[in-house]
Amino acid sequence: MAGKRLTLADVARAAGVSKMTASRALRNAGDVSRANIEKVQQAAREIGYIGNPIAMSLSNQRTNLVGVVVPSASNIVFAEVLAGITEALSDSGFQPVIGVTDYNIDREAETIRGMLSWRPAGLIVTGLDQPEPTRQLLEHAGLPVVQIMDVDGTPTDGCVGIAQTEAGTAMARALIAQGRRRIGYIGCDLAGDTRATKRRAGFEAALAAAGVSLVGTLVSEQPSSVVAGRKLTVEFLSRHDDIDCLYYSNDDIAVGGLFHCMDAGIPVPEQILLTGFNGLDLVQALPAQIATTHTPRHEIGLKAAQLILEAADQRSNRVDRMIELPTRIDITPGFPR
Amino acid sequence: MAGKRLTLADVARAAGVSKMTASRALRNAGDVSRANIEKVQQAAREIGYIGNPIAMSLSNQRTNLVGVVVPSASNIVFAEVLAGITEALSDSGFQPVIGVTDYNIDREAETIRGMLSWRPAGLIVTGLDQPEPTRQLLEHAGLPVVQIMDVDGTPTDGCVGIAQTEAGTAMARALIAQGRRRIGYIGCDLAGDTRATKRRAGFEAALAAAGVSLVGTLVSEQPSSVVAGRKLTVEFLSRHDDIDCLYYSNDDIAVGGLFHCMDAGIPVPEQILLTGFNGLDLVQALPAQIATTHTPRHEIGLKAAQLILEAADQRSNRVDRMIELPTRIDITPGFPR
DNA sequence: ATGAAAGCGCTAACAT
DNA sequence: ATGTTAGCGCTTTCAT
Repeated sequence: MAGKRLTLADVARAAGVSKMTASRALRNAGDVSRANIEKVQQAAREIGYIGNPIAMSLSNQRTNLVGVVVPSASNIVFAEVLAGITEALSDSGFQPVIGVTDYNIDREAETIRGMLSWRPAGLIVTGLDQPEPTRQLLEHAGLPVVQIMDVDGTPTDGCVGIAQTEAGTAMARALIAQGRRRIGYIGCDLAGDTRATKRRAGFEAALAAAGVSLVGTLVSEQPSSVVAGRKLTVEFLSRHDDIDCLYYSNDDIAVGGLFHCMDAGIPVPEQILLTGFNGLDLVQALPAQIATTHTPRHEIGLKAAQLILEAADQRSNRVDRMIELPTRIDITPGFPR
Repeated sequence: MAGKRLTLADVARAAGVSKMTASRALRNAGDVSRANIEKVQQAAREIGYIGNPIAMSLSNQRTNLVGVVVPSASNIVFAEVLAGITEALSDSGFQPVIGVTDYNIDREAETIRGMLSWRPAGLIVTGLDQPEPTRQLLEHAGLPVVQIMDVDGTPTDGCVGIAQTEAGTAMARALIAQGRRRIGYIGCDLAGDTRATKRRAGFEAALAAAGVSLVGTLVSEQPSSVVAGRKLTVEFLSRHDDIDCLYYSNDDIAVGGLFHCMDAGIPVPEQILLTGFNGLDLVQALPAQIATTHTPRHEIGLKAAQLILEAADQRSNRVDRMIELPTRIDITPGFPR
């Protein structure tokens, strides 16, 4: 039953025309008489013909694939970016192909190379800070490339993201404006995650400008999670108990911190103000206030994919646009009570 | 600079052999003299040759793509399944291609059809309850298919999942064993999510067997989230306040419920025992106890991909295995205190 | 408006 | 062990 698949020749035969006419009729390309268009499309439907994109691609030198390279598949942030990409691509006839690097630059290069060999219509790559060889790869790919999440740097082609350093700076100022002075930093800054590093740098710089320096810093190489955040907070507080604010590298670990504080009876935010990053849905529902910076993750994916689609549409091999999306600081989140 | 890509002919020329010898040398296929293998691989490396998988696929009638169809990209559960798949595939030379259906059966059929046209090495599809036409599609695909998440039913080919109905049953028994009798159900059972429906059915059946019936039921069509869970819980409790247990369709909404209870001063689990499903990392860190059923999401993805790889390895177009992974009920989770 | 021929880059099958 | 010949299924010339 898994017999050989139908080809264009079958459609042509069924419709009583040549392969070429059938091909054109199915794609609405070139000049074909209305009568033949009908006949061919009818025949194709009847015999259940599905085109072979592989043959098409080989002939065309182009595919309907969009490569997407992210550092982590299970991180909710990238899952949401992916959802945005999927949404933008959903009715376009393009298909995303996902590659995951696990924050490993060698794997990243390998993944990108593998994707390029498929000649995708475009590539969406996380981050702006690839090592030079990888950067070269992207530069000479000869197809639209959009780097996402970050705008602090120079993209090889297009770029959709947020100002990471500035996000850190802005939050530092906001915390100081709230009167916090004894501030600690807790981060899961994986080596490959330059965004977190930039935020932290911006944060510390702004503190310094206000004459404040971090009371303490605790950085872990493990992937971020609520559980990790809880453990790190316990550890941090065992070293520094005279704290009025904690800046975390993201919401996950900040939420873990909050859970510890609730168990330990530490009033949040009165005694310690906890600060995450991303503005996850979860944070809106928490039984205590934690501060965060909302980031447009879904929209980043959406926009990035749209840029690729536009370029593909114009048969351009460049995107050449830099899009900075706004973030929003929220120091009084919490469920409407 | 984006000049025409190098082809096998270029490698052959550089190495001073025929295209065929070059092809064989690069794939370690057929008999090639050691000397020529060296020469060809050396030449390929030097000129920077990358094979063209599209041409390869057209010739081979097979690709190194593995199609993956999931209902949601942003749901952490599927993100973790994806991570498992990615891990299994990572060094195999196979690439996942993701399709998202948004719990829409028409989109699911369309997505599967689109993937099949690429002749992937295999297909991983969420769920066991596709409508008949889609089922036919899978049946006649002529390639290994693994349906995931669920084992309550008849897969078209292979299958890796958990016993959903039984999971509901088991939790009902456990709750009754805890002495709970006034039990309510809150679910985000999207129409397409037959797994949640099965759990609920199993749950209610086991209650009935114990002579207990649900005090109330609140079902929403919106996607599940912590925020949604919180709202639904508020609504449920406004109708039924004489409750000692709530069974939610998953952890996300259960956590939302917990947050409401904490704010409302309802002692959890003393007054109301909250019950989720999945055993998310988040649940381990909560400042109060909620019950849950741990599910091996990562492992489901891992196993499913491994089955595809095995089949591809043996050039089989069937998997023909049903793997049921165990779940584990946890009524006393909570961070080590 | 339609069709015939050539070729996209590779590999299976058949020589040698 | 190596090379030659035919495709894989489609589209892009180029005729008609």
